[in-house]
Amino acid sequence: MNILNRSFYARPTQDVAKELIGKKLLRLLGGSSPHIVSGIIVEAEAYGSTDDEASHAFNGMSARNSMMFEDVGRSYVYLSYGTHFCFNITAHSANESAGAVLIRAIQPLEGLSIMRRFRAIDDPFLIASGPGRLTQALNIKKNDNGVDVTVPNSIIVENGIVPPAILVSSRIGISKATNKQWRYVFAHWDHHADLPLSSRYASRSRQTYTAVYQICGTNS
DNA sequence: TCGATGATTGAG
DNA sequence: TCAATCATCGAA
Repeated sequence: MNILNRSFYARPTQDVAKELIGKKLLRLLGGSSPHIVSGIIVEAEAYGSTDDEASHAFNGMSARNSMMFEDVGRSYVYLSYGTHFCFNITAHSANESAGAVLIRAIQPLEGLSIMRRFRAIDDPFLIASGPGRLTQALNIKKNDNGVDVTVPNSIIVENGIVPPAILVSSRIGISKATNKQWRYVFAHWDHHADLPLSSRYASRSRQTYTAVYQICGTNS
C-alpha cells in the first residue's frame, strides 16, 4: 500500500493542505464485501490553532473540536449549518496544539455510480465539488469522526498524482482571518494561453487567486 | 436554559 | 438572493 503515514500530517497545516492536492482519498463502504469509492483531492483549506480566528480551535478545546487537538492524521467531522457535514484531516506541526485540513472537493475516480446514488445527481462536476457535497457523496457522517486515516480503515489517503499547478486564495465562507491565503486548488496548465486553469471539480467560487505554484508546467 | 451562529447548499 | 436547519457554545 502507499497510504500517507502520520509524519506527513505532522507539519505546518498550510503545507499539509497544499500537499494534499492531487492525493487520493478512499472511502471503503460496507462490511463483508466493501465497495471502494475514491477521488483525487482538488481543493483543501488549512485551519490553524488557537491563533487562527477562523479555526474551530481558536477558543481552545471543546467537545466538538477535540479531534483537532488529538494525534494528527485523524478525521474531524462536524455538522455545518445544521444540514451538511464537513470532513477534515487533523494536521499540525509539533509546536502547534491543534489544526486541521478541510477537504472541500474531489475529482471522482472509482465508484462514481455509488456517489451518484448518494448525491441523487448525475453531473460529475456536482458530485463532490464542495465540502457538504463531498461528505454526501462519500457517505461520511458524524460517526466517522476520529478515524485514523494513516492505517487501513474506512477512510484513507494514498499517493495520487502530481498537480501541474496549485492555485492559492483566501478561505471560503469565513468572516474572520480573511487575510490568510490558506485555500489550495488543483490546476491544469493551459500551455496555449500560458495560464493555470482551476479544476472544474473544485467548488465554484469568486475568490481571487493570489498565488500560483507551478509544479511541472513549461515556461516559454 | 437560551439565543446567536455558522469552514453550506439548492432552489427561485 | 435567500431560506432551510440544528449542533455547538458562550452568556445569563
